[in-house]
Amino acid sequence: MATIADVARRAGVSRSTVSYVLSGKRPISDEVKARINLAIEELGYIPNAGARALASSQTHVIAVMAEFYPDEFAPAMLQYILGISRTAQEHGYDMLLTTNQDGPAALRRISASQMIDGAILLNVAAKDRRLPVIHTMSQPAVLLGLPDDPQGVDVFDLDFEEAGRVMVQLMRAKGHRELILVSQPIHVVERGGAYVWRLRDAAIEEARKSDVTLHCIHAASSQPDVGRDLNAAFDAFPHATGILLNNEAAAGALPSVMAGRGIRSPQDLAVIGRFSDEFARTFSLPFSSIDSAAEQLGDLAVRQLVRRMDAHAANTPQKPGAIRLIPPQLIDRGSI
Amino acid sequence: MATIADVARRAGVSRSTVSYVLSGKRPISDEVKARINLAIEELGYIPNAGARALASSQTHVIAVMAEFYPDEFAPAMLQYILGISRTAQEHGYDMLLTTNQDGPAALRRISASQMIDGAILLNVAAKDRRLPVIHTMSQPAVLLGLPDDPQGVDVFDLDFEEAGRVMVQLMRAKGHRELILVSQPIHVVERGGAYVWRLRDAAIEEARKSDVTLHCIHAASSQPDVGRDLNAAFDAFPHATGILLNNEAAAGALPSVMAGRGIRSPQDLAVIGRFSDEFARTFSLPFSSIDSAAEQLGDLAVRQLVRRMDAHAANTPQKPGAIRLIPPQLIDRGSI
DNA sequence: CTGAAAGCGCTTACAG
DNA sequence: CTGAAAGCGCTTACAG
Repeated sequence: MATIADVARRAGVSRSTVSYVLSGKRPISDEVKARINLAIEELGYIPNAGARALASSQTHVIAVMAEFYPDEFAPAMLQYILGISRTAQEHGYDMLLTTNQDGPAALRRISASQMIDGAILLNVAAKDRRLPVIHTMSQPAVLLGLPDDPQGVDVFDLDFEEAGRVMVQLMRAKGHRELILVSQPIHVVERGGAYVWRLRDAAIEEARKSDVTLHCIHAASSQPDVGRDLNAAFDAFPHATGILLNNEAAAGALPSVMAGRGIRSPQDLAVIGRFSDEFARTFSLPFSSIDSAAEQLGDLAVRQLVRRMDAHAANTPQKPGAIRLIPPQLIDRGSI
Repeated sequence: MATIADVARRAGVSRSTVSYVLSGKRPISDEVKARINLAIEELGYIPNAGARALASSQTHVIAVMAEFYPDEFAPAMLQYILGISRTAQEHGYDMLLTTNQDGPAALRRISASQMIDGAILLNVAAKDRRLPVIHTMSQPAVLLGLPDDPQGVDVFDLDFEEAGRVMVQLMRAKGHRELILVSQPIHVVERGGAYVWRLRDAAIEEARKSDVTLHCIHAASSQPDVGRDLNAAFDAFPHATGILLNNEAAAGALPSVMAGRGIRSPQDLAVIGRFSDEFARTFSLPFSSIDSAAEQLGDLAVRQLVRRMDAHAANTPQKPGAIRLIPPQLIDRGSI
């Protein structure tokens, strides 16, 4: 492997001059610059990342801390990761992806070992155990998912409360007065999956205000249980004319459950879900939905993190963290 | 941040002794070891990754080179990544995930900058442009997906040819004599997605041998096109009594297409797919399938890569690369 | 069983 | 506009 010394020797300059050409932190004459670039080209020189990190305290790597639970919908997580990855790349950052069970320990280790310039925490829970670690870190971090107390850290999330209200309002506007809301499994709630109750509680409140009966259930996150749960709900609430889905697996299972019961949408049942367009297209889901906006949220998180990392590197005072909840976007597939 | 010098000072030893306690490469007396471990504990010392990489030429990071195409099924890719991530973690490796459009350039840069100890290439194409890069790398690499010429590199993949044969045989055993095979979009083939034609050509050959009529089509990878393609196929081949699916989106769309045409499985149509159990469970797919075995393949790839990296670090001569095709596993859901 | 010191390949004040 | 040199925090031969 060629080193910066090899490049310097070949170009007939000092190592520092090569370094300054690479970083652009100092004006270098065009002639010297051309010689150096030629040498770099000829040697196929690429700087050693470890040496660079050691000398500059910058790695150009961001950590993405994911936690995959068997009862949550993994492909949804992937959408965030893809959004993050794309934007990170545009900004010249590589991505260290961690799916460690022990998130707090992994974050502490990766941060303390200075492998990264910043971190994005996915699927943040109400009382996320990774949150205290952030305050011990020398690098900035950004949250995807709203905790009970963000403690001054930047947060990006879908406005699940508004989503819950909108879902009820849309149904109400079409004359539906009795609805079923299918949420994630109760385990997700117990684990602190705040998005579940943020949507649910807002929907309940909206239903109360607009004189709509709303039956709330928690369904499983995979077959065959979720199908059984849906059937049980239809049996228990035979007068419901609309269903709200905040559970991807339930959305995936609904078409076959409906086929089994001989009910159709929107004729016999109005349906609205909360999932990504990608998801709907891949699985032929003919249901209107509030978009998860995962890629967009991932993109926003990276942009904010980059701002933080730049400020951190420049030793600029940091602005206080902000909470950004993006408004729900309806994709109408005619199922209401 | 505490450094190794801080630990050494606090424990009253030299930096090298601390280093040797950490690496275990030298016997250290229990008493000194205890003092050092106490100091490490008290200071919360975690070694600087960049310094370590620079001094030891080892990073304990592996690169996972993914390429996400809009016409391929992203969640399937995720299964590989999760398998890799878990096993990597068990072996003490972190994972740098790249979804760069320009795979060869990304691999070259990451390898040359010495950010990684090894790489896993996902979704390897027949004439994969990343393959030539591997031979210029100083780190070992492993392929997930069989190219035309593996050039001595380790390969792990599902035995798609055997999968094609098994699918036809299972149908034939139940008396089906006219079948439809739904493959990925033709773009995937043109891009070198060898798994498509490996399964297809073997199925064609098997059909020929066992006197079965096999109609091969390429369907789109998302709605609404894939639904249209399936309907067109049923219209074109009204006497077919069985369908083989090597296309996740088609599998996802089939239930609603069947419902639309009023046909049921297995009564009116025998169905077998090639997808993961995870996929079937999440989307309520009632079809028997050949498992993709993505997590298992990811796990195997990491284990092999770890062996290679160990040998590389120890300067041991490397054994020649091997091709490992894992046999198809049937998951019977009673749809044949 | 332990230590002093060189060296990994960069960046960046310091100096001119 | 350019260079000589210190220093980032480790590992590992060399020496005892």
